[in-house]
Amino acid sequence: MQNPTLKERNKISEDLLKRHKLKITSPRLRVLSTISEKETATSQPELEKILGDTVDRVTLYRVLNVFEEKGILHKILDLNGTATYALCSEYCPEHIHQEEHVHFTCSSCNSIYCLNDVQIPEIVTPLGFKIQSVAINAVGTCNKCP
Amino acid sequence: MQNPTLKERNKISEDLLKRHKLKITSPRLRVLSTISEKETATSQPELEKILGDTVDRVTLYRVLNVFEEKGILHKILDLNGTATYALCSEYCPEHIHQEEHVHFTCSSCNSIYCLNDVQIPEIVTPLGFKIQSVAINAVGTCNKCP
DNA sequence: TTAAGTGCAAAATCTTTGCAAATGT
DNA sequence: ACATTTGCAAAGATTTTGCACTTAA
Repeated sequence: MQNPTLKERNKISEDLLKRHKLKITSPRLRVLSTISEKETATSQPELEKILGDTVDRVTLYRVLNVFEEKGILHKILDLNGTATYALCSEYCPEHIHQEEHVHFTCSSCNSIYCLNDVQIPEIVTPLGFKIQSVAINAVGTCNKCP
Repeated sequence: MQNPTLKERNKISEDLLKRHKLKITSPRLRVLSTISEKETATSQPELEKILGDTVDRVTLYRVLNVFEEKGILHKILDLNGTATYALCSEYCPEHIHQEEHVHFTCSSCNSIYCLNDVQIPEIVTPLGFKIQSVAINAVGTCNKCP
């Protein structure tokens, strides 16, 4: 199931909304469609620009918040602290439920990739520090940039 | 040189400013003093609250920016994307010039620690992804929280 | 039908900019 | 003395809130 068509993506999005008991509305479908179109994470300003007049800015805030709460999207802060969103992995065709994964930020094109296949290494902390989760962001140049 | 007194901290701060060819001013000393008092990183809102009327909010923005540019402070974004600042390691008594280090965020007290002694593991990225730096933030409970 | 979701207006924050006055060297 | 730095005012940007209207189920 590579490169699903718009119709296929919409079907998947509708299922996703149903599964989380959210109503199927135009703003939500547009947001999901936009985000799932790209391989890399999508920043909120980017979404605003793409969606333009079709989705109100306030609605976008609210849609992104519900999606994050429900675990449909996860938020990544880019190097400037800008909120950037990517689909959670349960949405992936492979159904890998690996919420923790390494992010890769390309300093050339600013894209953020979720590297689901990269192993998260063990971090050894000082005595008394108990780790619940580890966020790793590798910065460099991606495979599309020279 | 543990727990330096206020006077000692001010001396260190003045040297630090001189070394970076910055004028020694009251706002700059206050900011450095406040940040160096704590073991953990200090958020900008926290600084605003502590400095109160003694330093203008706009001045604080500018002071933090120069300090970051000059490599006196480094900025860490906390889990909410709030800018949080810690002294760069050259400032440490040991003179370890290790700019990359693991951060630890306590989800209980929200403190951010710079773990200079924790080894940064190797991250193996997919073909074509070239890593320049790796940011690691471990989230959990610190040694002061239950 | 009706609870949930949206859009608009407006408030509350956060961040930047311009400029005159103050200050460190 | 003079370039830097500060503080204030004001603009710009971002995020949140309240409420009436719309829409999916």
